[in-house]
This record gives sequence, structure tokens and C-alpha cells, in this order.
Amino acid sequence: MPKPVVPEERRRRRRPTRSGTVLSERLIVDTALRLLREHGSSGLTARRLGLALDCDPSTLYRYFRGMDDLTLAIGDALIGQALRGWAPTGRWRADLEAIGLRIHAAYVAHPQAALLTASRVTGRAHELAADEAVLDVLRRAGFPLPETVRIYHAFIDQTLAFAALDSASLALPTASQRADEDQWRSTYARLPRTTHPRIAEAAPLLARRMLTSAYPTALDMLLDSAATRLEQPG
Amino acid sequence: MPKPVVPEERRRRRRPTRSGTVLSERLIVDTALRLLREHGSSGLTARRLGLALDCDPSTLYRYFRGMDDLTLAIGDALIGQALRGWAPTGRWRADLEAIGLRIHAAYVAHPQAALLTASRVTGRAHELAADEAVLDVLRRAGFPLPETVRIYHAFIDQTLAFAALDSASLALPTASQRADEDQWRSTYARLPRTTHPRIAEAAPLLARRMLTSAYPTALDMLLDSAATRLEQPG
DNA sequence: CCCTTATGCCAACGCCATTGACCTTACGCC
DNA sequence: GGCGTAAGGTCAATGGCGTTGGCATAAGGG
Repeated sequence: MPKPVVPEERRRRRRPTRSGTVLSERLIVDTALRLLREHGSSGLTARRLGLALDCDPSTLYRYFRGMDDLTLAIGDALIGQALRGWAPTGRWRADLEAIGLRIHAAYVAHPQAALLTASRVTGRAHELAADEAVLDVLRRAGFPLPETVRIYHAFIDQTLAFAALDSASLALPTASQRADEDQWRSTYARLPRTTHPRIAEAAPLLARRMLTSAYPTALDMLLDSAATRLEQPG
Repeated sequence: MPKPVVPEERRRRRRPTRSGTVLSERLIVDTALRLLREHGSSGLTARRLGLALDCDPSTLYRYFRGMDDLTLAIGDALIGQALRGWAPTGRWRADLEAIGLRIHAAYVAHPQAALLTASRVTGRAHELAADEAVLDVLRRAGFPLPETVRIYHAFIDQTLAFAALDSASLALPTASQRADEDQWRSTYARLPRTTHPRIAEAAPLLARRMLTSAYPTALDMLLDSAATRLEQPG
């Protein structure tokens, strides 16, 4: 049977590690984020984390049931970070845009971590707070309940989905991340007009646009559609 | 130095494995897809693949440079499957809807494999064909070139992003995949009305809707926005 | 101040991908 | 039809991984 994990708020004894550092959930998560940034999305290992914290890898199991549990904690930290200090303005479209862009930005700021967590539903505190905020904005805007739920679902999943996708390309090892303008040119602009005429004519525009995230555009289009329905119900 | 890999079309000798089966790229990829389905997205290992094919794990390195190379081959197979047999109807909105849903469906039909490949850009033949098709539909519909590129980018990334996200939840080990209605009830419906009033009032609707993919909704909203712009340029 | 037990540490297990050396047999050539 | 070559299957080994059970020790409540 696995060792029991004591929840952070119940922790009484704080016994320092042999080298003197005192562990905590917070410290572990922060260190994990650093390792992810430094060693890539597969660079977070119990052994490495133990090395970085100067403790035995097995000690981590006093704080998390396993690496997967730690992963979820990392995800919750990202969401918490995204909404810290946010407050609604009362203008529903601006508020939703802000929430979406903030969450997306928080994930993309830690692409290696986002890759591991963006598609996990944690049900933890920060995530619930974000959901409540989105629903509240929509209800106050005047959307009926079924429409609110419909839009909420599309909104939140689209945000997380783009966060994961955009993180994936950012987290690639820099060797294969020559996905800059030159890379796009060499892949798309050299296609012969005879076989791929549409790509050929669009190549310069594509080369410029594909370097950026499509999330802001997709978000605007989603909000366009919602606004139309608010004006013309049914 | 790693062993050289002979491309499939150059293969001359077909030496059977000790148990008599004759290997090929095709056979390996198909077996890999089966293993992924049976053992989950982390269940594809060289050892297991060797066991299933009745060959030594190291034999696989005669066919692929490594497991990552095999992963890309799997992704290529999925894309090919998505496009097989599609033809445009001339109605732009229906065509885009069909392309999006087909790609999304092909990935989600192999969620464990999709998880590994959906966010990898290959630039290979089938992917280029899909891009050309989307651009062609938009241009024929009458969108100006910059608008075409803008919508294309949002459309294709939205499709892939949702494919990855939806695959992720489908591919979870069945133990933690109690994300059915009961799970949603226990997570969301038990939140007190005092702290999370919006979630509380929406809980029944949420429990039903969150079980399905938000992609069709998000796709419709994107196409709504595009249609509006086509009618009212600028 | 003492006892309990939380918490850190150690050693070990069974996985994993990958490699280099070896061997055997299918095939192209004469 | 036989033969030499090298393609391709196999073996053994390396160093990494997550995770566990047992153990020692010191923190902190009483």
C-alpha cells in the first residue's frame, strides 16, 4: 500500500532535508516548473527533482501520490497565476476576451508545463474559480442559461485547446523549432502552382501569419457569434 | 552510431522473424495502433511492440530511427485516413464543416495515437492536401486573400487543437476516466450555492454538455463569424 | 521532557529506449 | 545452381525511469 500523503494545510512537523532546505508543496511545484523550463517537457523526473531540491526522490511521495498528482498541482498553479489580480469590468465581451487571453498567456508562458497539464481537468480551486467567473460574465450579459452553458463550454475548451497546441510548438527542442518564416517559406512557398495553387498564392501571407497564434482570431470569431445571438435571440 | 534505416521501398531481403512473421513498416504501424488502443497512449513501448510482433525490440530500429520516428509515421497514417474519399460540394460552409469534422473524427477515432501526433506539424503530402482544400473552398466562396488566410489559420488550428484536447480525455486510463455524468455531478453539483452560484445553477446542464466535444459548437461559431463578414465586408 | 509519529533516507524492483557485436540466411550475380 | 555479401534478426548490456517497504531520527504536542 502506498504511503499516506498529508495535505499541505495539515502539515505540522517541518523537518529539514539533510542539506537544510525545508520542503513544501509550493517549493516543489516551483522547482518543477523550473526544471520543466530548463530540461523540456519530458525533463521533469522524480530523480532530477530530488537532485534539484537536495532530497531523496522518494521524499516527494510524502507530498504527492505520484508524478501525476504533481502534474495536476502544476496545472492548478498555472490557472491561479492566470487570474491573479483580475477583476470584471462589466463589459461582457471585454471581460471574456481578457479571461481567455490571460489563461492562454499563462499556459504559453510555461509551454513545457502546459503540455503536461492543459488537457487535464483538475477540479481544484483555481480551476473552479475560473469557471465560475466565465459563467458569471455570461449570465450578467443576459444570455439565457442553456446558451450560457453552450458558449461557456466552447469558450473554455477552445482556450485550453489552443493553449496546448501553441505550447506544443513552443516546447519543441530548438533544433526542430526552425518554424520561423524561413521554415514556412521552404515548406509552403516552394510548392508548384500547378499542384497547390491556393497555397502558392497565399504563401507570403501564410508565412507571416502562421508564426503567430491563431487563438486571438478564433476567440474574436467566437465572441462575434455570441454577440450576434445576444442581439438576435433564437 | 545508430544503425542505418533502409527506406521501405528499397527493402530487398525480407527475412522472417524467428517465429516466421515477415515485418514491414505497414505491419509495424498497424500493430502500434492496436497496442495504443489496448494499452493507452503510454502503452506503446519498443518491448511491447516486439512482443506483439514476435521479434526483438531492437529489430524495430531497422525500420525506424527511434520511437519518435515511428510516432510520425503513425500520424501520417491518421491524416491519410481522414481525407480518403472526400470531395467538395461547392457550398462553402458545408464543405468547411465537413472537412473539420472529418479531421477531428479521424483523430478522435484513435485518441491514444492522436495524443502523440495531433500537435506535430509534418508538412507531408496529406497535410498539404488538406490545407490546399481549405484555402480553395474559402477563395471560391469569395473571401479576399487576407481574410482567407486569417480564417484558414483559425480553422485549421482550431480543428487540430480540439482533436488533441478531446483525444486527451478519451485516452485517459479508464480508472480516471470516470468523467461521465456522475463524475461531473460529484465535482460540480456539490459546490455550495454560496461560493459558486453560477456553477450551481448550471450544474445539470453542465453535467450533460461537458460529456460531449465542444468542437462542433466552436466550429459553427467560427463559421457564423465568417459568414457575417462575407455578407458585410469590412 | 518524553513519546509518538511525521518525515526524510536507503536499497531494491521491474520497467523503459537505445546501442554494438554477433550470427544467419536471403538474395544478386555469375 | 552455387557462392559471397551484407541485410536484417538476436543477444546482452547500459543507464535512466517511477515507485515501494523498511528504517532512522527528530519535531512538536502533551
